[in-house]
Amino acid sequence: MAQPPNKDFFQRVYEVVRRIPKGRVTTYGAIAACLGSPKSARLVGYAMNASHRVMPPVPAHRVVNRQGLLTGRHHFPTPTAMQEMLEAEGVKVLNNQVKDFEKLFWDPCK
DNA sequence: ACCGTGACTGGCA
DNA sequence: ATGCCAGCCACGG
Repeated sequence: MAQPPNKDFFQRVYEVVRRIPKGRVTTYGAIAACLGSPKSARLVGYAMNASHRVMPPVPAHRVVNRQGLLTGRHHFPTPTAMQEMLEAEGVKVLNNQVKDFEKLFWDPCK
């Protein structure tokens, strides 16, 4: 309901991720659910995998798994880039996990 | 055109 | 509480 299904699944994912406010984070499941397929969380993750070759660049560092863990940090140029960027936006990260994740969680549909 | 894989999630043992 | 299994859709080889 977020975006009309005019574009590809990937593109929809990118748009949702791009509207994540700075200093906020969201989850693959939330994005997938917003797109209408709560079970397609994997596709969201897969879309992020390709996000590095998409323009404009997608703030993938704001997307974490259901536990608030930076599961995709290994896909960044450097393993610490994701955490560094999150901290730069005011998001505290402890041991690869977002602190106060529930508070910083941002609903893509909202 | 077919098969395998993947930055996930939820349920069951 | 922890670990394993199956499901979902799209892309790459």
